[in-house]
Amino acid sequence: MTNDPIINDRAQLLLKTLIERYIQDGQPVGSRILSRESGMNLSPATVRNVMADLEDMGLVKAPHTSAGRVPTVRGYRLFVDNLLTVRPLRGSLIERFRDELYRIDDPEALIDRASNLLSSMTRMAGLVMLPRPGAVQLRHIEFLPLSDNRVLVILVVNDQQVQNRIIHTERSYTSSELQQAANYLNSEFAGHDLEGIRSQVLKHMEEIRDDMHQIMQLAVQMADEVIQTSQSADYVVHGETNLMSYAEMGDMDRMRQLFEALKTKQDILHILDKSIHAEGMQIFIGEESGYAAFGECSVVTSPYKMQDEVVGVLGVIGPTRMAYDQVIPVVDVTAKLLGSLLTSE
Amino acid sequence: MTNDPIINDRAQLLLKTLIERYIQDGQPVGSRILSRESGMNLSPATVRNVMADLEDMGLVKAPHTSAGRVPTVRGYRLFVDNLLTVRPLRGSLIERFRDELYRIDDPEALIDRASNLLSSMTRMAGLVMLPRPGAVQLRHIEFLPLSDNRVLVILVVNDQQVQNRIIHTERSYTSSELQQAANYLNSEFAGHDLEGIRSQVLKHMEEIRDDMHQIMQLAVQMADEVIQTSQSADYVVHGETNLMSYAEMGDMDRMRQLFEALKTKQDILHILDKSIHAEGMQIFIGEESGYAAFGECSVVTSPYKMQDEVVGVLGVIGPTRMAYDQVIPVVDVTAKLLGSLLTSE
DNA sequence: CTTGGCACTCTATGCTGACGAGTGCTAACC
DNA sequence: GGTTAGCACTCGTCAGCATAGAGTGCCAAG
Repeated sequence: MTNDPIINDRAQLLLKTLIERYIQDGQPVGSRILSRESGMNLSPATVRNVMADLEDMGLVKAPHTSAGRVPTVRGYRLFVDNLLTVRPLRGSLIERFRDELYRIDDPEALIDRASNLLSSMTRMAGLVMLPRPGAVQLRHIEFLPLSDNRVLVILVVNDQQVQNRIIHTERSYTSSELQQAANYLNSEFAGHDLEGIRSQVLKHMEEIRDDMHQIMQLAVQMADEVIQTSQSADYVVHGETNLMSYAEMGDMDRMRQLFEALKTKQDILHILDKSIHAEGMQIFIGEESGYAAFGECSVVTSPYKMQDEVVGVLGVIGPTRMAYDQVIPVVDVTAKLLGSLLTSE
Repeated sequence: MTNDPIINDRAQLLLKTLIERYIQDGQPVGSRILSRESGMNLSPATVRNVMADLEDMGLVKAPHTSAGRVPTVRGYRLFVDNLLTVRPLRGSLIERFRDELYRIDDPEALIDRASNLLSSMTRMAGLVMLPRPGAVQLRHIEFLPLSDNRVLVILVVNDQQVQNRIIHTERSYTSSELQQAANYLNSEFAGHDLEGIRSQVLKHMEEIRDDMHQIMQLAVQMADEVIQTSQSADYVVHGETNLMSYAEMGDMDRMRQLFEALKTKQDILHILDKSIHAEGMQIFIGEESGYAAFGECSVVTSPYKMQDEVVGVLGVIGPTRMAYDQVIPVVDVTAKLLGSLLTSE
């Protein structure tokens, strides 16, 4: 990281007005406009001098000789880090947020709604990473015999989440055998941590007779798979199509890359992952994220908590030229709200 | 439906060459090219006369006075209905299809793969409608008490599908009460048709004491919801982003509409639904589908069978100007292959 | 019925000059 | 020294115009 260039207050204010103006209407901003808009009673000529300095520092650039200036990625960076004044959301708006998310008791639906909310409030794409369950507690397990040596395992964890999976076995089991195994696991381990169960079952195995043995192995196998799938992260997107309306995405090819990335999820997850461990809000501007597909795009994220523990990340993705001052509080409030609603359940 | 206009062989051949040529390179086709390409030794002037006739019949149109002709929707219609010569897929290609889908035993994964296959072979968007389960047979039901008067219902239908839902109750039930209800349902109704169970439970209700009664109501409520969700259709898409590369989609707005439709699923399902009852392959050209979002788009679909019974539809969606002669066999083979693989399980 | 010929239309391309926006530089001013 | 007005310069946009090329419609001859 290069340290922030040292620029005086006047230059800062001018950069700020320039970026605000550019965010507003997407046109390069010239010295005349800036001298009028900055509220500082400077002549355009003076502004031009300052601009030349800013350009030297790589904070703005001119698309061509006689156009106004446009912020660079570094410019945006300085802007969001030091210059941005975020107005808190109007109370009435917060009410609307609350109304939107209130009284949804299915966590999945809640997350879906939150993503939708982010998207519709910002008119960009909203995304919410699924909460990663901290400790997975076994609540109930059930085995059902299927044809062809297959067993359907149903597993209820953490009070409401139901997982199910088909497992191939070496021999076929009767209903009662499976029932027995399930009973054993339920009575012995209900309420316990799934990872703990695994090791315990392995320990118990030696004491149990052989064909039981095999069912236990199944259980362990099952537990493994469940732990794995609950740890592989995923997210929910809404409003990707909103992004199509932005002029800077005019390029179909770029658009396509972006959509591909959204669908593959790989890159996005990586970005989200970066910010799950960060304390508060994170902003990735343009290629800062490290992925070419996000050229001209910024991602604003915030982790959200469940019982004081960070369990996921949410945010929006939109053009670099987004209204950060409005997007930031929206993301912030949504994260807090989602957290408190998830906790209160 | 207007009947097909009567056109002689020569006009047909010319229309055919015109459309084939237009499909190839997307440029309006002029009389000179046509006279050379048709292999009929006709002078451009003669071709022009024929073209004028075709234009009168609404089969082709000229984008402007001095451009070549371009097929209209009606032109395409006539083309695919009467003129198209479909070359069967090369055997080696069919092998590749088989390899791609072979040895996947999870039906969901199979469908996913089929959709992917359609998309990659045609370089357009592939979609596969999920098979609609014929009769939903109850296999196993389970109730688990949660906090706050809620009950988690787990329901296994048709051997492998697990449904689960949370239900709010008026009072709280103990584990054993719920266990009793589940036992009753399992012993009495396992293997039965879900819709049948509903009416039977209602009949039995009068004979059973009151608080049991309420649990039965739960069960009925549950059954209702399950029946509903298993009948609401859904589909899997792959390769939507491929569509972005087609020039005729240059318009972001149109693109956006299309993506919106793909995400909302409503319209697409309606189109797919139309063809589930049709005997063989269906082709919807442009706005024929009845939805504006599909302007400039065609949909090629084929139903697929499971044990000689149609259970779903698959197909591709792409620009009107697609290579029907290649797309059709791909869709056809995929449908047949998917059907046989689903059946053999 | 077919064909060559011809006038016509329309698009695409490239060039021009006028215009406006904005810049950099310089010299004067406070 | 910082600030400013003035000026020459650069560049993009746009309208206007001419040109070339593609393709048509129509007519008259074969």
